[in-house]
Amino acid sequence: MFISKTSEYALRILTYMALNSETQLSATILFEELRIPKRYLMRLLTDLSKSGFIQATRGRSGGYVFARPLESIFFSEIIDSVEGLLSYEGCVLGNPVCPIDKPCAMHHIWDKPKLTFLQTLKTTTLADLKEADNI
Amino acid sequence: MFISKTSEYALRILTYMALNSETQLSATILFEELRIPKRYLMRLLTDLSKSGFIQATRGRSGGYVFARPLESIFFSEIIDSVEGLLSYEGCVLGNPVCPIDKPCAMHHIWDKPKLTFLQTLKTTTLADLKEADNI
DNA sequence: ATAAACTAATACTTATAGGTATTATTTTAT
DNA sequence: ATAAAATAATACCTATAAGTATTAGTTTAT
Repeated sequence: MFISKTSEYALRILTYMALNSETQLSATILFEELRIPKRYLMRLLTDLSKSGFIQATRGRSGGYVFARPLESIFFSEIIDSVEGLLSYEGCVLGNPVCPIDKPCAMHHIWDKPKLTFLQTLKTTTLADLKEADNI
Repeated sequence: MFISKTSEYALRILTYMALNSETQLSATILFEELRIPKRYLMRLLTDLSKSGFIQATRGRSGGYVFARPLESIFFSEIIDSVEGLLSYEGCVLGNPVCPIDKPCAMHHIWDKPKLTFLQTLKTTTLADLKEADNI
């Protein structure tokens, strides 16, 4: 399942906003562009505000803009705030610890994909999207 | 979240069985060794039997052994039978399609970790565990 | 024969993630 | 002033995953 649906939504919201970061975007516009149930989307927007990623302006001509520079927002931080990153860091077989002298059966096999995954999340920011877009 | 808890359990069961494939193992023994709720474990064992991974012997001295050679059981197949692999294959942002000429915002970034993950699952079998154990 | 030690099947309960509804609050155009 | 158009907060509902209970069926040692 990789990431939760809520994480997927959060990424969809923030990547869309990142690619349109010049303009303030209202929940209604985001709803029309992304395929996320409106009320759930609004709740996520509030969550993302509270987490400090975006900033809300209330009132008639309100909407959302980023509260921080895109270069400072790593994907790892987004997923961490939505569903936590711990379950990704831990042992695949769910062992509380996976000691180096007696690792779990799948340790060696899982190591590489896990590292690639976490490294990507931890080294990529929303600002990198615009770069990637030009490849 | 990477994989579901049920997938995690299935892997725990089959990896343990793979490392002890000489002996027939009863549900009770597996319950004592692995940290899985007994009744749930038994249901999973029945599922894994139906899926053809293992073979059950009923009755007093019953238990489970592999129904197929370890070399033929890829991790991808296990996870596929438990929770399906489709959600892993698809677009991270949940786009129904991610066309090559206009891929989703995260396409380039996600590509590598996704491939590493799927490749590992699709090229590693339960037989590889014993090898890995000797590293 | 029969009791012990197993697996099989199915129905039910609980916890969690995802989604909805309602009401309150803020801002701005008029 | 006030109505319109936004966000905020909180409570509620629903679907799914995880876990439990019950009952049935099978085999073997005695």
